[in-house]
Amino acid sequence: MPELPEVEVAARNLRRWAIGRRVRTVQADARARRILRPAAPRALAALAGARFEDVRRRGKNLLVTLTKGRGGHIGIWSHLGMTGKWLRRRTRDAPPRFARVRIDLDDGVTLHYADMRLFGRFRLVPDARFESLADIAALGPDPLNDGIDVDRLKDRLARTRLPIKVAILDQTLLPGVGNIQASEGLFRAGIDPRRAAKSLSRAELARLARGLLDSIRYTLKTFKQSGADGAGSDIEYVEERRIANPSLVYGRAGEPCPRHKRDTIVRIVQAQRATFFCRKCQR
DNA sequence: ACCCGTGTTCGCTG
DNA sequence: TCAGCGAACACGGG
Repeated sequence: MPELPEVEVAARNLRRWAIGRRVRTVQADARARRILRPAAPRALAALAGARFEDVRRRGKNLLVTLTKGRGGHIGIWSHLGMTGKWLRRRTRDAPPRFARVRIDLDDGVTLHYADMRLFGRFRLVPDARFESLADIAALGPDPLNDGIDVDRLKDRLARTRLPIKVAILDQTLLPGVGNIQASEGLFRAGIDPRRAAKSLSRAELARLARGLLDSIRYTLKTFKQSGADGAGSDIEYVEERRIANPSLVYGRAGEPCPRHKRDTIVRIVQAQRATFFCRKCQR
């Protein structure tokens, strides 16, 4: 379930599990070829012997730096796509379902990158020079790490006729905001998702920035309290634990609006994606 | 059997 | 020239 909060959890997990550890071996299954770059699974051997030094998150991207040899570095650019997960298992245990890449560490732990639909990415980055990647360089400031600059938002949206819900999914504008957080942020801000992006006032955009950040932080807090961040379990990343839906409106078509309960949440489709909102309190 | 899906990219169009 | 649109990717889950 990867938007900014889920990827942030993955980053924290990887730090706790791997920083300081050395890579023994790396393996990928045949279908992983689709998400790998270089595409040949054996190219992953370049990671053998490297030591995890740093894990950063920019939007939905995980940027992992490992040290190798004397002063050398190698990077992993990981994107979870729709169904990607980083999981931890004992090396001797069976791999999880849909495991695509496994990294055996020097402490008996194996990190598995699992991805059912293979929309994710797993790319080796020579010298860990992530800034040299066009897609990474193009990302805007990260909302959680850097905050949201309302004036920049206003400038960037000044000529955009797209509906605001569609516009804020642009990762060069608000990296990490996805389909869930977009609906949630607009609900918290009381803004109709169908409005043209350019029609929003500065005050409305300030409310939207606040709504998005509140929703992101609330979602993170919910993961933590439910144990879905894996912090409470020693080995198993909590995969199957049922956690309460932390969304106010996403996936809640037909349910009463959580604000006034006198109208129901509706589902519409914008740019081929579901949007949830309340007609009464979002203008 | 049918519809839906938390993401991104690509080719086409006006 | 480029913003915007729709298909495509792959594989379940309900």
